[in-house]
Amino acid sequence: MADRDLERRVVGPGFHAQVYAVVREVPRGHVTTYGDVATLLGSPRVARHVGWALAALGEGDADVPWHRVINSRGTISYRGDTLRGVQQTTMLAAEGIRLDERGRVVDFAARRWPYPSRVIG
DNA sequence: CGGCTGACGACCT
DNA sequence: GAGGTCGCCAGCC
Repeated sequence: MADRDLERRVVGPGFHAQVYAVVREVPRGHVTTYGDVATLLGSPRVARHVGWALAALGEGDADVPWHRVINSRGTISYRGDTLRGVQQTTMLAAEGIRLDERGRVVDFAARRWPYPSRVIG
């Protein structure tokens, strides 16, 4: 992380909003990880909360492309919710992102969003 | 106020 | 690669 601006600790008030703000910036056809979002928010260790924040998304947050957020292994985190996983796979496929037989994003490294510094602030 | 819960991740057998 | 452990910390009982 080159930009010190991005290292501000924002975990606390408005954590959800911060997560959504970052995820909204993920371009179509790209993916990012919970850990990357957490890192952008200045706290690399709060990856769990990123997923948790996304789980709290409602219909009013339809502009948040939550499906572009996957785990660090390049796979979808179902966490028991198979239905959600299938939906995510479908939405990613609509953007040209395919999964291999083991559920891993094809060409994950190239598809990974390089998160530009202008995301926050 | 205390305990529990995780769309995770890094690390260790 | 496949399992298991531990840390993390904002919400929700």
